[in-house]
Amino acid sequence: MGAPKQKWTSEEEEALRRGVLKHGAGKWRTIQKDPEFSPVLSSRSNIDLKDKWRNLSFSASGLGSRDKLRVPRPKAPSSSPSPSPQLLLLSAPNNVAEASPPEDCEKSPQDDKTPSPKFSMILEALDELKEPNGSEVATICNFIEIDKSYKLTDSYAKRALAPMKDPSLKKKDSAKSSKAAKGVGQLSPALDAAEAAAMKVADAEAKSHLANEHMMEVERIGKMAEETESLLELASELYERCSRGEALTILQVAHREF
DNA sequence: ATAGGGTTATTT
DNA sequence: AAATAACCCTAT
Repeated sequence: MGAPKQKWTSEEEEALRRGVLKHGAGKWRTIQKDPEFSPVLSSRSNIDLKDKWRNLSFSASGLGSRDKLRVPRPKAPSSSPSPSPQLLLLSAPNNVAEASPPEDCEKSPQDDKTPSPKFSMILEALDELKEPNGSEVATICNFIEIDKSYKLTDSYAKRALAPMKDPSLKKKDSAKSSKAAKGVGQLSPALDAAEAAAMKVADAEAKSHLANEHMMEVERIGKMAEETESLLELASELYERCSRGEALTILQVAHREF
């Protein structure tokens, strides 16, 4: 797996995800300039963002292991004489694994008004992906998967690396993620005396402040979960329909679902 | 400024 | 040695 040079931190990744969801993939400069992610992505260039996103997308969509489309890479054919100087005739690969039935899943060219944020998300995904033949279902699902990972810090936490970089002691985040993922309101069991004491000293002001923040955060996440759920529902229907080769347009689905 | 191809560097 | 991630270069 990858082991890099200036590895991306979790915060940076999250900022990038959020940025893509907000501004859309491709607006790297905009994302980087956005005051919300600017502090986190200060040391990353727009190109870095693009590259990182490419890596993320590829590893995400490449479920399992993608076909090795790697070019033979004739580095140094010094000692290997070409076995056959004759011309190479490649027979038709016929790798049309996914027989594209008719023109399915064509996106609407100009859709201005978006009835709901969920719907706009789908539209954005299709627009960003810009697949001429209509986006593949897997690709759409991949995009939605992104949203899922954004909400469920769960899968995000699974990829927690930081071998010896930062132990990342973010109680706020862990509490958030656990609540978001399962709704299990578990208090951290490992509160030693010092921490307990510190907590006692914590004044009511800070408490109320934090409580307020948490409430808002929980509410926000709940809303997102709701949206994601219906988003996944929509994705399922899209998948089913497209699998049957049924031609459908976004508006069609939009009128039906929203 | 962005997308894509290609290279370097690290991990397994 | 292969896979992966960051980085680099170039055409549009």
